[in-house]
Amino acid sequence: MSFPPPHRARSRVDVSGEESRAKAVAAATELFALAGYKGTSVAAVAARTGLSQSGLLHHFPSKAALLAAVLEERDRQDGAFLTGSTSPPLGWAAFDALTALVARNSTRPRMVGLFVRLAAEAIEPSHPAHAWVQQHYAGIRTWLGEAVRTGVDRGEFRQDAPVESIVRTTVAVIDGLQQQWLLQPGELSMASEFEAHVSALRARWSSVEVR
Amino acid sequence: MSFPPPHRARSRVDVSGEESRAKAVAAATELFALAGYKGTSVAAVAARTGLSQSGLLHHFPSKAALLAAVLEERDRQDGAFLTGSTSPPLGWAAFDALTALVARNSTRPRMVGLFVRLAAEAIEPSHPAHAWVQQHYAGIRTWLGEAVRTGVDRGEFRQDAPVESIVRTTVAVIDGLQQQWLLQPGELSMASEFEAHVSALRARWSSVEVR
DNA sequence: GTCTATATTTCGATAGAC
DNA sequence: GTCTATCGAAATATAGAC
Repeated sequence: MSFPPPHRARSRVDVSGEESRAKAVAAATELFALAGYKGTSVAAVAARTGLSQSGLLHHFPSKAALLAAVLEERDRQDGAFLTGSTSPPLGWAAFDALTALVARNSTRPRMVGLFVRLAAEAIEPSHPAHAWVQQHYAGIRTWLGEAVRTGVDRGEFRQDAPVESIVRTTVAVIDGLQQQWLLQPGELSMASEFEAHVSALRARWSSVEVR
Repeated sequence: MSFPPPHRARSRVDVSGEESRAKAVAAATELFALAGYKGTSVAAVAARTGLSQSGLLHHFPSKAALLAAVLEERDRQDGAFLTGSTSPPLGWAAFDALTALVARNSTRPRMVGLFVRLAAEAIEPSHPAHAWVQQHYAGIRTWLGEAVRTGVDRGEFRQDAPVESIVRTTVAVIDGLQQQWLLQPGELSMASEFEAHVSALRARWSSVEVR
């Protein structure tokens, strides 16, 4: 009465491996968000994952590879939020989409912390997340820039609206609010403050008189 | 024909000590600005100072003490720029003062880098610069908040101007522009972008119709 | 005041057993 | 796939000579 060694045996091992890997990425995300990349040790990630240091490094050849996996997962979760919609928001509607993004970030302090820490660390070109951070900013600038330009063409914005400045300051507001929000959790609403910024932009650059 | 051992001998030693200390603070400022506090080793600061590691630690009992000296010097250089004027800028004039501050920062990438790195690192309460960063933000919020409230009282701003939001978003713009400026040096003018923000604020909240 | 030498951790990564 | 053991490098800090 022997049970046949099921395919599940092989399968279960694989699943466990996948689970360990996913757990490790989640643990690394949390710790990188709290202490940054340099401030987090592989051993700490391993401990939180429930593996030994070597056990963790079996899934990722190096600490930098672990970071790459974290960023990949971050992109996977966020990738389609702005650029992924089939009908891309255009004109002023782009700012409504951004408000929704900010509201969503307000429920994800870990992801916000991860970005703020890495963005500051990765200013240095030699940082393993440098290219990723630059691509992130380039992507947002392109998306929002095109949206505003379309708004100008459609007559939603004044014809003399300075597209690049609107884009730069809007991105700056989002980043700066995240810093303040992380430093004083609960003492400000990122979404409300961002809407105040959009309100000022509309007053200045909308083609219709709003105030 | 012996030269009397002059008081200068004692004095010269002291001066040299003071100079080494000052050099070390300058070196630490540069390196902290480039790689942050955690990413900079005491040995690297010592090498740039022209001292051995132990020679440096003779002046500062610990790495944290070195950071404290860096922050103290930073405050000494910047302390009087905003709050130090005898007649504090009030109302919209406060934003002109901020524009001047941003323009000044545009010539001091090291100081900007230092702040951006430390602000992100020191979100964590256990970071040795945590209290300093919180005080920095509290100070700016108080100063700008009072200026805007005075502007409201004087009738320069609309009576329904949301003071706290104006303060928060203005601080956010400054911080966010610094991040972008450090990441892409030369590709944006912090002063121009900040003025665009102030322009939008005036359009929205000035008591006189400006646009 | 500055140095050499060293103590003590901690880190990232590798080797090899199971 | 995971572990123990370990290596080599780098970090902070201290001791003691000059």
